[in-house]
Parts: sequence; structure tokens; C-alpha cells
Amino acid sequence: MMQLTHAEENYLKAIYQLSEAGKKGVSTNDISAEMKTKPASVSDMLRKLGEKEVIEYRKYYGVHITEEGKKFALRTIRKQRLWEVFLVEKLRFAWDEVAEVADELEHVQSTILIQRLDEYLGFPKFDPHGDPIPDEYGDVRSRPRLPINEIDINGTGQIVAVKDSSAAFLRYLDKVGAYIGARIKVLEKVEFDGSIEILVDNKKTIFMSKDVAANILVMV
Amino acid sequence: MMQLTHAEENYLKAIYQLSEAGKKGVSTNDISAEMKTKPASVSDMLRKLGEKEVIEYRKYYGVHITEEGKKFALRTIRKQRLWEVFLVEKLRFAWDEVAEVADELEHVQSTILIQRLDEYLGFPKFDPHGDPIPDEYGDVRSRPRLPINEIDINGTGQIVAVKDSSAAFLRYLDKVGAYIGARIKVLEKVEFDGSIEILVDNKKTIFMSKDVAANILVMV
DNA sequence: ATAGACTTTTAGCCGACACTAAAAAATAAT
DNA sequence: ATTATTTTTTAGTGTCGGCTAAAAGTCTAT
Repeated sequence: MMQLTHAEENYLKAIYQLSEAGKKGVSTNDISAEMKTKPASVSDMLRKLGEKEVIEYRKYYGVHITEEGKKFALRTIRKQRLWEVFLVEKLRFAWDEVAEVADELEHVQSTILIQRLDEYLGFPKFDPHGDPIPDEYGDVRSRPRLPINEIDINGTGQIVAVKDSSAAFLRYLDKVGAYIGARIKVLEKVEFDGSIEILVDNKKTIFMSKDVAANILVMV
Repeated sequence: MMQLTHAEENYLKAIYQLSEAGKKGVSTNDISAEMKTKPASVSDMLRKLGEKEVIEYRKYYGVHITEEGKKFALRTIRKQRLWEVFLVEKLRFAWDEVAEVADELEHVQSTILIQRLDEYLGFPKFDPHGDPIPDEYGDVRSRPRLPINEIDINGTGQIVAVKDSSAAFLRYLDKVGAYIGARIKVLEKVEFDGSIEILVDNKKTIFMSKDVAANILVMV
């Protein structure tokens, strides 16, 4: 089995996630923004990933991930998200603190480690941000998810993810009392500005603007 | 605070442990054997570690670790041993499976991660091999430890470490029913060959040769 | 259809960390 | 004390992954 370096793993994960988001080929600039490296470095890496046949690379025309590449990317994502669950559930990290540390942990090479960790965590299907954790074979079970602003009045659900997971936004949510896992009910939608009133865990009502509501995904 | 690379951290740890073992300066060849690299690579690394003042390096005359260097080495050892505890106690790894994985985990950079892990594990003072875990300040509390063959007849204690931690030896111990943490009592010492009979956990007696006994450390 | 803007790639450089081959220093043996 | 042996260092190479500067390709607007 061919091996990828840490850097290659990171690029491949970024490429996978960018292509999932947009469903199109991914540009060098997009990748360089995501990876915080220069476009020149990206070009070089794309050449290498192309040689390893985890991406299809046509110079100047962006990149498509191959089936083989997806397998690698999903393995990395699986590791990252399992570590995130560990950090939040076992070590009491806050949502917005896990990314950096999980990015290091995900590169530890040990199949057995990941199997045991998965088992230890009770085979979680979703990470603390509500994103699905691929299984050993790369299969992802996704649940139907809607942004709050698309839920009908009196509709209920559970917060499972946020689109914008910036530290600032996550802190805002904590502050107003919303959190991943919270059960919510939509009480009112204001016509003229789209702002919304929701009930959290049957005990607290909070208002949010349409923009905020659009950022919060709920499993209905 | 000056930073060390992963490779530098590994070399420094090796140098610290070699100098603790022998209490003398450490030779280039010793280090290259320990690190499984060539002496030429070691020389180069020593020059770098010398520049960073974590070791005192006189060409051709071996190496002494500085106080600053000890701090770094102890931090790395602390991380390594905490991860070993995690792997064995939480993920049910066997003694002889932890080294490789812990060597990767120990390089994850996050002070808070180590603090939380320490707390989560209940502030363990010894790793699964019985070696002491330095605290945040690098202090090590060591316990008096004796090899089994130096314990008097009817003396009791608890197995806390092994000198030879090769996979083969660890498997042998598991097989005969001895393990780290086991409470033992010395029942008999055979005069002419020094072999020893011990009682494990008050329920099982096992025989071992003098050589095996000398390899097992007991806290009395 | 061509100029200008933007994107992407190439070329060349650098630091980290391994290696080999050969030189230099220290140590051991006669 | 000189030679032989071993240890250690230097010199030069290669790979990986970043960078800058400049060239090349693509796209857009007139």
C-alpha cells in the first residue's frame, strides 16, 4: 500500500472537502487559501499527488480527486473527527479548541489505534460539530439537516452542526445558550427581517437574526 | 520560548535517557545505536542541539545534557508516558504495543492537551512499565525498586517495571501470569541455581530463573 | 481579436534530516 | 612511540516541503 506524507494527507483532505463543498474541480488558489500556503507550493504538491494517482491533474485546469484519493481523504477525516470527539467528550475541550490539536493527532499512523479509539468512544457517528464520521470502509451515513430558517413554525429538531465554525461564532452560540445537541423548537419567524425566535431545551427562548439561523443546522 | 523539532526532541530524549542510565557523557555511537541513525547524522544533530544550548558539546568528547536540555527531555518523557498510560488503561493496548504509537503521540504540541490528559487519567505517577511520570515542573518521584532476586524469602511487593522491555520478554511475562501491578510474594529461592518461586496475587505460584527474576522490578 | 488582469506553473533557493565516502582525531596494541 | 583500529567529524547528495520571482497560460472586457 502506497503511503502519503503528512503534508500530502493534509492537501488531499483539503481537496476532498473543497470538492464536496462545490461539486466541481478545485483551483490551485482555493487550495492555497485553504492550506495557507502559496500557489506555487500547491502546484508542486499537485504534481506529486497526481503521480501517486490520488488526484487527476491537468495543468491550469484544476483538480479532481480519484476514487483512490477519496479513500485516503476519508481515512484522514475519520481520524480527525474521532479525535475531535475524544477531545470534547473525554478531555472537555470546547468546540472551538479542537481543530488545531486534532489536526496533529490525525496523522498518527496506527490502524489499531483508530479502531480502539472508535470502540472506546462508543462508535460515534458524528463529531462535535455534527459532521458525520466515515466508517472503516469510508462509508458516511448522513442525516437530513436543515438550517433553522428553513424549518416551519412549531417545527422541532436537534442542533447538529454549524456551517460557519469560526471560533467567534461558536463562542457566540455558547453565550446565547445554543449548543450541538440542543433540542429546539421554532416559535416565531418575523416577516420583515427573517429573524427567528426559538425555544431551546424547552426552557429558554432566544432570538436570532436570519443570518445566524441560516448558519445553524438542525436534524429534523 | 525556543522550539525544538520532532527530531531534536527525539535525540534529546535519547541523550537524557542514556546519560541517566550511565551517569557519564554519552558517545556519538551510543546515540546512533539508540536512534537507529548513522553516526554522521548524529554529529550533525549534536552541532544543532549544542547551538540551541540544550547540550554541551565538545567535538570528539561526547555530550552532556544541560539543565535547559533536561527540562525539554523531561517534558517529552512526560508526554510519552502519559500517552502510554492512556493506551494501556483506556484503549486496552498490551505493554509491548505502546512504544511505537506513543512515540508519535508525544510530539503533538499542546500544553493544554497534556494537562487535560493527565487529569483525565487521574494524575498517574507511573507508566505501564512502572517508570515514573515527571510532573509539569519536571519533578520525578521515584520509588525504591528491587529486582525480584534481591527480595528476601516471604518478602512481598508489587511489580512496577521490567529492565528488559523487549516485546518477547513482555509476552513471556503475560503468558506466565505476571504483569505490571501484580502483587507478589517470594516463596522460595533455590540455592544452587538461584531460581525463584513466587506467589502472584495470592493465587498462582510461578517459577522463574534467576535471570528472569533479575529483570523484574518490584516496589517493596 | 487583442490588451490587461488574473491564475498557475516553472525555476531556483532554503532549511531540516537523513545518507555515503572520506578525512581527522582519539584510543589501543605492539 | 609508532602503528593499527575505532570513533567521530566533514563534505557532499538527496528528498521533502516550504518560499520568491518571473514566465506562461487562461480569462475578460473592450
